[in-house]
Amino acid sequence: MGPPAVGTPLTPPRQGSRASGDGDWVLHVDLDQFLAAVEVLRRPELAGRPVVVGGDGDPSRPRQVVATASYEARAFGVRSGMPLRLAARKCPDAVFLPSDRPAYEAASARVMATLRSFPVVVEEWGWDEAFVGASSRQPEDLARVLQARVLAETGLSCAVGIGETKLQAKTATGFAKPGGVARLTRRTWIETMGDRPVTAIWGIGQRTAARLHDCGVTTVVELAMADHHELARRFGPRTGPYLRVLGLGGDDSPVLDEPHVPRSRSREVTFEHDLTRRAEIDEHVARLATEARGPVCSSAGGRICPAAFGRCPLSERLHPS
DNA sequence: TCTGGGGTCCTAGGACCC
DNA sequence: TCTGGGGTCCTAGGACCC
Ligand SMILES: Nc1ccn([C@H]2C[C@H](O)[C@@H](COP(=O)(O)OP(=O)(O)OP(=O)(O)O)O2)c(=O)n1
Ligand SMILES: [Mg+2]
Ligand SMILES: [Mg+2]
Repeated sequence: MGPPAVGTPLTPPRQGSRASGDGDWVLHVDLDQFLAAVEVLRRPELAGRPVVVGGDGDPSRPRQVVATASYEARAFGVRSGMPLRLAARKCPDAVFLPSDRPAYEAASARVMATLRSFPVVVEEWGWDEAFVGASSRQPEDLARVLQARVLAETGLSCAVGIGETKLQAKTATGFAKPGGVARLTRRTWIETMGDRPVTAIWGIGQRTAARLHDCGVTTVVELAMADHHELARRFGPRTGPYLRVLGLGGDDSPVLDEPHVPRSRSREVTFEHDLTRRAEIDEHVARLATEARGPVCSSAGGRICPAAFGRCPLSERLHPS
C-alpha cells in the first residue's frame, strides 16, 4: 500500500462510504499454507507431513528457495524465501515438491469465484487473498459462512480478518491463522498493535523501519503519534503523512471490485551457474523477452532483468509489438 | 544455506512543451 | 542571449509484498 491516490488525510480513520459505515465491514480472506494445501489436496497421503514447495523440488540444487512450507515444516523453522538447501537441513524428512503455477492459479480462481458468489464486493489481492466489503450486523458470522463455503467448494481452509479499514482487516488475519476469525478496530488497534515494531504494519519493511528509527520512531504507537511535519520532511509530502495514517490503523480506502487488470508481465530466471559468454546472455535475454511479450498479438509490455544476486539488476521496459 | 519468481506502487529525473 | 517556472509524459530504480 502506498500513499492514497488523492490528498493526505491526517485525520484518524473515519466512517467511509463502503469501508466502515454502520454495519459495513472490511473482511480479509487469506488461504492457509496455500501452495502446500493445494499439493496436499491432490496427494492426501501428504496430510500431516512436513511439505515444502519451491523451485524444481530438488533441495540438493542451489539457487532455489522455499515458496511456502506446511505448518508441520514450519515447526522445524522452514519459511518462505529460505534457500531450499537450508530447508533440507532444518527438515530432512520433509517432502519437497516443485512449484506448479497452473495448479495454484486454478485453485485461486475457484476460491475467488466462490467469494464472488456472495452479495459482497471482492478485491483480489495476489493468489491467495482477497478483501471483501460487506454489510453485516455480525461480520464474524459472515466470515464463518465464507470459510465454510470456500472449504466445501475447494477443500481449502482460510483465515478471515475483520476491520473497519483494509489495514485493520489484513492485520487481523494474522491473528486468525490458521482457519480462524479475528477482528481489529479503531478501538482495539493501539492496544493490540501499539507496542509492536513498525514492521508489523503491512507496507512498512526493513528499509522504512530503519529510516523511521533515525527519527526516533520504533513502534506502531510512536508512529501514530509522530509529528507529521517531521515525517513529511523526511519521507516526502505524501509518503510521510501517510506513514502516520498507517500507524493509526489505515484509512477508509474502499474495497474495489474492479476486475484485476495486470499492470505488467515479466519473465526472469536465475541460472545455477552464472552466464559468462556474451552470446549466451543475448540468447537468454531474447528468449525471456519473447516469453514476457507473449503471443504475437499481445498488447502488453514487460521487463527483462539480467541480474545476479548482489549485483545491479538491469531492466528495460518492452513495448507492445 | 547462501539467498526465486511474480507482482504492485511511488519517486526522481530527463525530455519536451508553453 | 540567457533564463524562470510549470506542466505532462516517460522510465529506471527502490521498497514492499505474496
Ligand atoms: N516469499 C513468498 C511468500 C509467499 N509465496 C507464495 C506461496 C504461498 O503459499 C502464497 C501465499 O502466501 P502467504 O503469505 O499467504 O503464505 P501461505 O498461504 O503459504 O501461509 P499462511 O497460512 O501463513 O497464509 O504465496 C511465495 O511464493 N514467496
Ligand atoms: Mg496464505
Ligand atoms: Mg497471503
